[in-house]
Amino acid sequence: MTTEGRTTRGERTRAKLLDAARTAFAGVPWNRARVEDVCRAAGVGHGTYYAYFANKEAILEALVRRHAAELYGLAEQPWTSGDVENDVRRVIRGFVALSEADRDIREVWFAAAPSEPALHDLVSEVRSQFVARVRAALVAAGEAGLARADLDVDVAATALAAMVEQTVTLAQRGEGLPTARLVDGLTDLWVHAVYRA
Amino acid sequence: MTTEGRTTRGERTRAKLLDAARTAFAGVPWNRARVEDVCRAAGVGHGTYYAYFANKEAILEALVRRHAAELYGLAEQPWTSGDVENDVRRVIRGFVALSEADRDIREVWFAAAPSEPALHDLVSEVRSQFVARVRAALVAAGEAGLARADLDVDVAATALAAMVEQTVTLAQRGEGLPTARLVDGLTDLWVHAVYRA
Amino acid sequence: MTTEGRTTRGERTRAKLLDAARTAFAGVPWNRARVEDVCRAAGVGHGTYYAYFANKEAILEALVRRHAAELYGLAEQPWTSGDVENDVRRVIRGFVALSEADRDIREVWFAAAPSEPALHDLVSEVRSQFVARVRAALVAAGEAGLARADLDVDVAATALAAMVEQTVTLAQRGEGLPTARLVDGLTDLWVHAVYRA
Amino acid sequence: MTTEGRTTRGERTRAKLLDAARTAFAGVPWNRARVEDVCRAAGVGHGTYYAYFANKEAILEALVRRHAAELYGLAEQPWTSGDVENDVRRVIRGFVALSEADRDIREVWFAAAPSEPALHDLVSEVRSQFVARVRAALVAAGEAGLARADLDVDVAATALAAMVEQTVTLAQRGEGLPTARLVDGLTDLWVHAVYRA
DNA sequence: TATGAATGAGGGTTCATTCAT
DNA sequence: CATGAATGAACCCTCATTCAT
Repeated sequence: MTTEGRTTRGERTRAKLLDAARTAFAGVPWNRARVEDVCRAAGVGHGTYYAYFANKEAILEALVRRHAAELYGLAEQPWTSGDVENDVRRVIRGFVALSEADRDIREVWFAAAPSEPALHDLVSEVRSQFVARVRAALVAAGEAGLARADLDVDVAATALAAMVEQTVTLAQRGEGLPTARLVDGLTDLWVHAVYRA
Repeated sequence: MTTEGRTTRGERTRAKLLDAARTAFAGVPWNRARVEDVCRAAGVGHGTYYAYFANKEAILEALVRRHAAELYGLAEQPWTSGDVENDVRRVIRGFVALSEADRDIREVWFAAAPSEPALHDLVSEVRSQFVARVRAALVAAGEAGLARADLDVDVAATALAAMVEQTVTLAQRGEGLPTARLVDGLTDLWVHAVYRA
Repeated sequence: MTTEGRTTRGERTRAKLLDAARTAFAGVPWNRARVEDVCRAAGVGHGTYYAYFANKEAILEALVRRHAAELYGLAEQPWTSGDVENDVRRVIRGFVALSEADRDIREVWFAAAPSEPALHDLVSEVRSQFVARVRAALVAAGEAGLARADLDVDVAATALAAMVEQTVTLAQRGEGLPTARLVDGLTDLWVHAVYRA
Repeated sequence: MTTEGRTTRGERTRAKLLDAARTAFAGVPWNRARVEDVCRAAGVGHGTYYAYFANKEAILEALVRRHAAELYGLAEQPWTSGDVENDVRRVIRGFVALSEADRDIREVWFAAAPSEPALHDLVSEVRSQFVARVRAALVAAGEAGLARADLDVDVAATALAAMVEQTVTLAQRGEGLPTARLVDGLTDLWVHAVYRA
């Protein structure tokens, strides 16, 4: 008959596991990530894990779904305020922020995707969503006379999304430029690449 | 006891293994690729493999090094002919062609990189090389008054290389646009992104 | 805080568990039968089980003991009324009826017996009891001049009991003839096998 | 370039494993039988097992198939020589001998059957085969005027086969009479049960 | 009395690598 | 050079049982 906060015991354990997984998986190639490490990090018995997650990949999927939901949220914001440069900057900044916050999860996500269909599909879905939104914005800009008339919107949407994703991914892996410098630079390239002078 | 041909028996076995690895690894997540499958595909005993390659990743590394050497070759071509658009298009087209030819190898390469330091380093080296060459070209173009004066060449080099790499990678994985349409579109974006109107 | 009925709350919970076990175990190989399933079927918490039964096999043992008691009851009835054929038929019919009523329990009983000494011993005891009673009846019949003089009563008692048990067991498993046809046929064989023409 | 007997190295290892399994499984409830024990008994590494058998039950299935083949052989012998008693005795004696030789295997076979469909099916097949042969013999005897006219051949075939199987099984488990005494006794019961006086 | 969260021993299976032939 | 049999470390997962509430 305890009142112990708002969450039940089970919910707290689940949360502990999710937190532990985040750190236990960080920087570790997916095939070397051990369920046991997650449990040790969570201070939880080995079997407890399987009361909450069906298998090794389930916990990663849970983490990834959270992050993917945030990316969806970002993609679904209104993209066009009239000031195209600011629109682009806002989305890129948002993407950098979300990626930064979950950089460790993103890394494992991509590493595990080739062998885990569920994770692979999530990658595709999120990418498609972004590409679709970029494309829509470009079409709208074209109709408003803001984009270059000769633009191939399909290629442009795909390529710009790819540019931002890959640049940010490498940056957060420490293999590119620090993310701080990226937002303005990427915005600048994006704007000049597609909008009228 | 024939000596015919220019290649020794060992050289031919090694070649058979390399060929077999290429197909045996294709489309298979790195952790599920099995040395035995390579040997079976090569029509060679399981133990024979270790007479030619020290371990599982060595054969992939050998395949990757070939491909990386070609990428190096592409990066080291002269980039500036005066006609910037054609220069850019030529490099992009070259990159698409090389990637297409070794698409199966590239896929495993990236999949294995997180867990195999040697492969990871190769990725970094090739990327750095490309970024450096792009950056040099942008600096030259800037000095020649062809590039936008306000350009952040570091970000631009990183981002444009990332754009091309990621777009082509996704295309060859069947998750983006067909590569045929990419060369012109990417060139167009690149040129407008960095060069004066 | 109702006290209605003659049974205490604990007694009712115990009964619920026994009922649930019967159905939860039915048709499931003993090593795949799970305590949790019994509890779920009983609508009772997982931990509650161990307030009533010491371990997984205890509940099966309880079910089996009930059934075994009925079998004992059957064995202990008077076997000899003078009309040997009717005596035999009555016992076989009784055995078929008891087996039919608890067919699911019998199945698990035999499946679990090899790994659970308590259950194994119960099987032996019941079998011995039947064999002993059959033997006694044969001896009596012999003394009355009803049985064949050259009969090996030990083998006969063992074998006839085995015949009935195995035939009925297979029938109820759906792997033999339907039980309906068995009583008369088994009686006929039994009678001709041991009694004078 | 060794000549080492007639069997290859692999065949010998496989044989060692089969032998080891026979003893390692003997008297052990199926769910407690360990692959590792088999390997230790065979003096073979843990992984070697899986080069020869796909999983734990495969090796038992192999042992059982051998035994089942012998039982088939017995069932398929000619059953009718004219001297019915001798025919019956010969088959029962054969069955006792085969069962005796593989008593350990039979025990595990039956114990594992409920949870291993392949083994279960084998049990059914062998039983059906025997029942069918017995039935055919009874029909033939009926036509020759040797069997009782009022016999229910379906029940008789099922029940006599069951009688022999179960009596022998219990005997070899040490829970009945020694097998030595059984052959004559069972033959006697069988003959009187179905044949004319 | 009832609960369900937590436990952890235990076992089957895979596959890169070695080595005797 | 070539072979393929042998190895064993490593890891995921199940489930009977305990215990704090």
